[in-house]
Amino acid sequence: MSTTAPSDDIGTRLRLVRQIYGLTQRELARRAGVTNGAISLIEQNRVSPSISSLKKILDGIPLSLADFFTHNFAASDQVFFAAAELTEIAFGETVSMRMVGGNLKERALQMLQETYQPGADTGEEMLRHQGEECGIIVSGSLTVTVGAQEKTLQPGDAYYFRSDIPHRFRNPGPASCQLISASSPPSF
Amino acid sequence: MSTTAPSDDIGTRLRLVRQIYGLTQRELARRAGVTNGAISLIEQNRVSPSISSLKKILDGIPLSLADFFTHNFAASDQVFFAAAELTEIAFGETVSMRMVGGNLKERALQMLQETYQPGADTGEEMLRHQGEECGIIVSGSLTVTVGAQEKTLQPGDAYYFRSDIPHRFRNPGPASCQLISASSPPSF
DNA sequence: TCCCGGCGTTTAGAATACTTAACAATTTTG
DNA sequence: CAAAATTGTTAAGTATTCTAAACGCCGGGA
Repeated sequence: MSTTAPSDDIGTRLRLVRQIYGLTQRELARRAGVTNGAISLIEQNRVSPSISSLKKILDGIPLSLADFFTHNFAASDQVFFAAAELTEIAFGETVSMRMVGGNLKERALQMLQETYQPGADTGEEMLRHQGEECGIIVSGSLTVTVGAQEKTLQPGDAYYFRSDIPHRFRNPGPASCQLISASSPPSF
Repeated sequence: MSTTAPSDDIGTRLRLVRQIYGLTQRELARRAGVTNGAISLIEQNRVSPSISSLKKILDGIPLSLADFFTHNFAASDQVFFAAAELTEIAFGETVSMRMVGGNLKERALQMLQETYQPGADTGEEMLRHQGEECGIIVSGSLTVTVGAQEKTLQPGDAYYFRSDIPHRFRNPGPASCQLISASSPPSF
């Protein structure tokens, strides 16, 4: 019953959200049906808006009151990640991953660039966890086992399954295999 | 980025929360440092409170703005569950569970009364999932394996582990085993 | 350079929220 | 049962928010 409380500095919060969405005070005011002056005063914390006003304004973005108070907008400002910025994760000698946005908080999604060396295998005791996952082979080939099904995927091929179905990845070929995967929620 | 938006009927919402917490308008007003009249007007939707007022009022409960807008208070009104109301879940012939609050939405916690018949076994391919779990043996005995550790628990004994550590439950004895377990988040 | 358009800010007045103090209805208590 | 305390609601006045219209600032184009 206890969500981490965001700062009650509504003004800064609103200004941040507005700028993230690339709106000017006047443009947002027009969409929301309020005056630009009101938004200015609120953003300076010179007034404490009524719920009805705040709701009108957020509707112009659009964003729900719940999302406005729940999410930590300050923490999620990085949008683009250079290849060198991806977080490296290694599993033994044969499997390595590069994660997008490893520094972000409260992610709902995880995207990885994975590399399987020849012979790499996640092991016979199948992987199982909550959520769903999906991937596309970029180069090389990969044998994917999901429940009773098994297939060797070539570049361009893809998979999608509920992660609670036992699954396993192996690289049978002589070349290393690269793929891009996404899963939700993140498992690390 | 999109949470399910609660009704924007702030008045009804506030009245519901206040009553759930067993407070009168005057008592809440006293704690919050506002007048009972203000709370009355807000609850009737005759005014749309300012954020500052609403925050003061919620502080008197106490409840954060984020929680106020996020949670679905109307849905979580059942507090007591008769034995007959527990939801039955069966796994094969040897394991059965009875869940508390199976009808509730947005649970953060799952509590089960589990029964393992003699010889019951969750299997060699160990269980793994997100969260944490905990249990206490009520009757009979149960062999619990968690990672490299294994122990046969007697009535009164308990366990607690991160659910991502592979685990397994078996009933080695001649009698059936009952236990009470809790896990978070719920896995079904 | 000057003008134009857009930006956020400010001010005076209209609209709304909040307080104070009373009221009626119900429950508690002696 | 009657007195007293407690509950939610309401009316009038005060405090606050919001609107309308102006201000000063900055950058781009004749």
